[in-house]
Amino acid sequence: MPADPNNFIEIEIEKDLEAGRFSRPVCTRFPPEPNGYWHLGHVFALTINSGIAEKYRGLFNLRFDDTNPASERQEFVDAALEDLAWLGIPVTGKIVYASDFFPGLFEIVERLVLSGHAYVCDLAPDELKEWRGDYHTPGRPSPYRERAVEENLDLLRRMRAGEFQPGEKSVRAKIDMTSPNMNLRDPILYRIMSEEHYRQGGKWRIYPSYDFAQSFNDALDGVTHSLCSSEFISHRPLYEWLLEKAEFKEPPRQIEFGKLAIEGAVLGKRHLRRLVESGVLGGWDDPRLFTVKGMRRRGFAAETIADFCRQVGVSKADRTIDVKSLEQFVRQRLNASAPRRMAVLKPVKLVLENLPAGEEVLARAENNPEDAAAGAREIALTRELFIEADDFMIDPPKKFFRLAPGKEVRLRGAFVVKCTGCETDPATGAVAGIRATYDPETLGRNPPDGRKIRGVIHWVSARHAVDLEVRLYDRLANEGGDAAADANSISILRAKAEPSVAQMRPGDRVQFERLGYFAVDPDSRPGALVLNRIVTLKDSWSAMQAREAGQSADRAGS
RNA sequence: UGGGCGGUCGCCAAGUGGUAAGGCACCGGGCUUUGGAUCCGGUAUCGAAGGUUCGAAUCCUUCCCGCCCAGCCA
Repeated sequence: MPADPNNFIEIEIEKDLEAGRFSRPVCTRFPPEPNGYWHLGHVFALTINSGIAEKYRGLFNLRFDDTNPASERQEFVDAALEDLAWLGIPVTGKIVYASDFFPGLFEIVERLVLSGHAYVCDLAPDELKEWRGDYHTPGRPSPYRERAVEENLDLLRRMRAGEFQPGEKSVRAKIDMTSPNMNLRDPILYRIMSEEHYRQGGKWRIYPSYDFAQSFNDALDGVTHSLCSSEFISHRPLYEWLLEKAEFKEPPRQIEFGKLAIEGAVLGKRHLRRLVESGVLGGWDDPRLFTVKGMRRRGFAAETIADFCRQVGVSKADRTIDVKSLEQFVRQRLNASAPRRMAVLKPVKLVLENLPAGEEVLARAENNPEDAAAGAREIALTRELFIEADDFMIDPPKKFFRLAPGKEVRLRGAFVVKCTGCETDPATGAVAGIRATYDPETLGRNPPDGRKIRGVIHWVSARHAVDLEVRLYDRLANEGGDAAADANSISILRAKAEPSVAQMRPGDRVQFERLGYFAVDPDSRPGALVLNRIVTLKDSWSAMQAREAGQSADRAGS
């Protein structure tokens, strides 16, 4: 199993394997704290860890890092488990909770006290801060640093028994108060907390710190490679110190990778919380969010999200990926699988003057030109149709290939039609209706006389059309690191679609040609379809319109 | 500011002394009953300055920029 040369983590693991550093199989883990909903960043860490385990035929664990009762809730565990199942990322090892290991962790801290590597400190939080010094000032040893082992042990047990109040005492590692690495200036190992733990209830009065729990839980779980993001680099010396002092054999190794961000995506928990709690967003599953639930609701496929993360890969540098890359990745997958359907977002009526009112012509349309196996469907063409308002212009610019008075265009899957006129609303000047005639020689083939028809537009039969609500989402603004949700970042349109769309079920995806990829919202009910736009097509209306605008400007200029 | 980690095209990213892959984006063109898809072509001297070398993105020096660390958060 050769290491991927682009994956520095694999290269490091390969070295460990060759050196025979571990006598147990490779084991990784993902340790989320259940204090919020998962987002793309979590999926990224998840795929890195599970990917490594898979590659080396090892084990991948999920460990809820629930060592702070003040911020954790069962609700978040449940949501995480739900997301995990949906993502389909297999936990080949075990699912554990750090808090279930509190007894074992307590034994370890006792051992550390016994061996003189940890002590009970009576400094209050603000005093501790002062004694720790800062970047320019070395810290000073706590006055309690040289307490006798017996006294430390007694105090530790009384802390556990609940004899002291939060902040009154803490357990600290005895390392180096002058270290330039602040994490080594006698860091807190255990602290007193009075909150009820969502899982342990009031059983514990003292709780291990992140560093303590992380290192020893990894070791206890048999983890070999503890992969985490780069902000923990400066914690690595502490991670190693703890495992060494507690005399763990073949201690796990921490390797850090750069964080992944998406340009334009609000991922930070505090921002998300504010947006959700302020009511600007519908909730944690708002389709504008890059939370797992939001992406799911929007219509992203689970495999697509995980595959994207895997493709992005790891690096030591923090990255901010252009959303366009994600979108293009999503399009690529959708293009191969999403059936094509016709719909109009802003309907305007088109009457075929030479098609009698009671008559219907069956047109045949492929379900997916990329995939012949997807088959075809028949759609009834009637005298009265709806077409996209933007597909018609009374006075079109030169390169407008859609419908205009006297011009011809193809109705997708059906005939070539020629516009014979239109009616406008006298009050607003808006186009109220369009008239046209169809060319009966052009069903399923080009005009026999050889004339070229360049434009193809969508249509739906007025008689058979199904109504749907279409939601278009814009990205949330994230200016200056301060997330502001724009009320305009969502637009809701009453649209019409061809009848086959009525058969779609929640979660189903579809491509409305030229409009984008859409998914049926989970809340959608038959007969009242709600569709979310997943992504636009690469070169859709906005680009088209920009081009036309540019051409009009050119005309005006010359 | 002390320490740590990073800096190759707008965004990702190959490359580890031999004369700058690829993807996304963008621009131009071909094909097309989606102006989609697809196909062809175009776009960087490697944070900066010095130095070592026949030769450097790759080695050395100094400098600049970004991120992380002074929670009894994770």
